[in-house]
Amino acid sequence: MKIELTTEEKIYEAAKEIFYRKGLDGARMQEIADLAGINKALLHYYFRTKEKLFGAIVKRVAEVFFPVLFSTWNMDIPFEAKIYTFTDKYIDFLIKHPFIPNFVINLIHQNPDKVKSLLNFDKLPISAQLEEQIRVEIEAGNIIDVDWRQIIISIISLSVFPFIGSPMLKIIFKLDDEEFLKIMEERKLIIPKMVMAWLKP
Amino acid sequence: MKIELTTEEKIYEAAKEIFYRKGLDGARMQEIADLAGINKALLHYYFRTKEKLFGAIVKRVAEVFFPVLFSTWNMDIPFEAKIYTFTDKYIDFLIKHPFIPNFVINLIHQNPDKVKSLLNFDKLPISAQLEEQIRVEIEAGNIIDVDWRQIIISIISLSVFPFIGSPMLKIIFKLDDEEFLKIMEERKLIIPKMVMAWLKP
DNA sequence: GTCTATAAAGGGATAGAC
DNA sequence: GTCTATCCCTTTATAGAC
Repeated sequence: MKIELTTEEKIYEAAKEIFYRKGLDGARMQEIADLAGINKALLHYYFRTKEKLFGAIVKRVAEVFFPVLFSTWNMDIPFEAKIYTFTDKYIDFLIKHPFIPNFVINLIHQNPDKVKSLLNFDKLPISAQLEEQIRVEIEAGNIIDVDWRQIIISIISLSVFPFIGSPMLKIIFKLDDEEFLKIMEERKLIIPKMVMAWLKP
Repeated sequence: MKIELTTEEKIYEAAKEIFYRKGLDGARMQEIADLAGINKALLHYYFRTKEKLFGAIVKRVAEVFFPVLFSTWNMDIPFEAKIYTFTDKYIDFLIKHPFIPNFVINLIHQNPDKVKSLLNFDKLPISAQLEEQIRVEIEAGNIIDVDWRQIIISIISLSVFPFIGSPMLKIIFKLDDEEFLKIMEERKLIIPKMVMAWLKP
């Protein structure tokens, strides 16, 4: 039983779908209208221009994607637990929204300055707590001496790349959707194990 | 001292530059013509349509990218040496061509079937030798028992994602180009160390 | 081969009826 | 709010001179 969406919600859903897959330039207003089950004129009635509609989708995506990406880093829990928590929560999110990473990456590639101001990184230090935590762990001799940024880069790479590169991985390994999902579920534990094995002295 | 390029080469260079950054839909023929120092009509004289020009660039990219990505996997050298060789060669390539991964990813996202037939994976098993090699290593007890695909996915993720996500990493860590490059150079050794630490029983 | 000028198509945006 | 019809700018593609 389907819940009847408002027209605005139908547009959001359709626009999200099309923009995720084709980007701003590749998307057609006609295509979005068709998918939403309305006509082009009504799209413009709700969102004036294509850019504004795109901007609305970007805003929505940013509001869910970046909190999930960064919220774990500054939590006040032990280092090892933090890595396990991150991969578990982040991969869960990516399984639900597999197209978002590629969308965000292209967004930043094509307009780094806009995204920079949108995120306001100067006001919100996203990893200050983690940087300090890693420093303490290194000094205590709990983990090897390595650039803290290499740790974060590695964890994010291991988690997010398989989703960005999923069409290629599916071709290379001849995977169907179910097999791919199973491999991603396994990574929730594989990734923290790998990272900790590396960091243990 | 610059070598004078033929018109066709000037078009290739210009089109590559624009298509890498903006994709098929975002690129403008006028823009490519300007960058090549010619006019639009001459573009069409050489390559009939925008799609054909794009296809020519794709062909060129595929011819360098996939060999670099896959050639190491089936080499007849020990497992550990293979990982070190791969990260070294692959990251060298990515430093020289940082825009290619994102270009290829988007290509496959938007047209998986075309890329599939282009690559002809059925004829060229890209990882059969490596799969067997990992099986032998596991049976000999040299590495832990883990899905061989997880190993390859992890190594590729660790190597290629930082380049795909470089604009975001530069924002998060406030990196300039030089610092970013230094971190990538360090990864040539960090990645194999991490993977081997994980796989050692 | 290379140019200028122009045709043709595509697609975002609006007018106006209901 | 929602539709049909249409405008008009942008961009691809071609014609034709040199």
